[in-house]
Amino acid sequence: MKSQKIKPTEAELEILQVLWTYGPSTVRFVNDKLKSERNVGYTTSLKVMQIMTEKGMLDRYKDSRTHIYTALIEEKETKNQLIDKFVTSLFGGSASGMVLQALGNQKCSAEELDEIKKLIETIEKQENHELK
Amino acid sequence: MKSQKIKPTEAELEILQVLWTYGPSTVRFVNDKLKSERNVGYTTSLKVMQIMTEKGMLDRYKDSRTHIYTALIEEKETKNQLIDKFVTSLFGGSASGMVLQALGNQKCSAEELDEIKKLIETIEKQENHELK
DNA sequence: ATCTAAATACGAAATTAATCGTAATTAAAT
DNA sequence: ATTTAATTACGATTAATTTCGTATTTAGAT
Repeated sequence: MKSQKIKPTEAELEILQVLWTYGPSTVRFVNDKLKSERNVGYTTSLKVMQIMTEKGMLDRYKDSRTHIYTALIEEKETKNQLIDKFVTSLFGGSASGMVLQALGNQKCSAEELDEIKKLIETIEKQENHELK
Repeated sequence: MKSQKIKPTEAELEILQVLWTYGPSTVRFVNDKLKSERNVGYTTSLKVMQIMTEKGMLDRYKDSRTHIYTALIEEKETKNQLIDKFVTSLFGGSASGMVLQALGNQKCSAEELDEIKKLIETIEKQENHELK
């Protein structure tokens, strides 16, 4: 097996987003990014990042007086797990059910829709090859 | 505007699923369904359903000695909101980004993929009409 | 060497969610 | 009318999360 149960809380996810997007960062930097979305104190972010480090989600090293934190869990894998959980609990495990509802409701540009179509065609081709 | 902030907890969502699937039900019925998935006490389900009623998520009426609970929030609308939140917080608001990742990761049958393709084509046709 | 500004450590309060035990109520069966 | 079995009401506990105040540490500037 490969995947342990990764279950970041909401606050943890917000922090992971920043680290995934901008790479290894200080608490100050992360907190500034979070503050552009909502009101959150510096020590709050600090504390959550410390807890995440204890949990093994983040690593950190000292650079002069500050700590620089790095995400240890991978963005793609984590999001896949979250999608999986979402699909399981809300759509009885049917990914296509979820996708259909998402596409029906959310606005996608023509380009995005095309991209999705292309991906589907790629998957279909692969399946055909496997069947041979 | 039309949508208030609906934010069911995990336990509440489980209960909503049962009510959406089977229609108005007693606590006993809901709890039996939940128990087929995991271990949960009768009074636990009762309590959650009482709280949901206070919050206005459920309505109930008395039938002899039991209460019959009905979901007041709509399945489709609720799930759309949850998708929206999911897409916003994890994919920077890009529904197509989420769909691409979901399709890349989750297994869909050929039929399901076709169905998605058809939906996309339908959407694309509508857009063309609107552009005229 | 001292001061200062920034960062970390620590602890604890406040919230929210989930759980269930026990008491009170109810309606049906005897 | 009494008993019984099921249901509801209520309160309390536990656990996890989020929050932040205050004390301590640190490194650089004076």
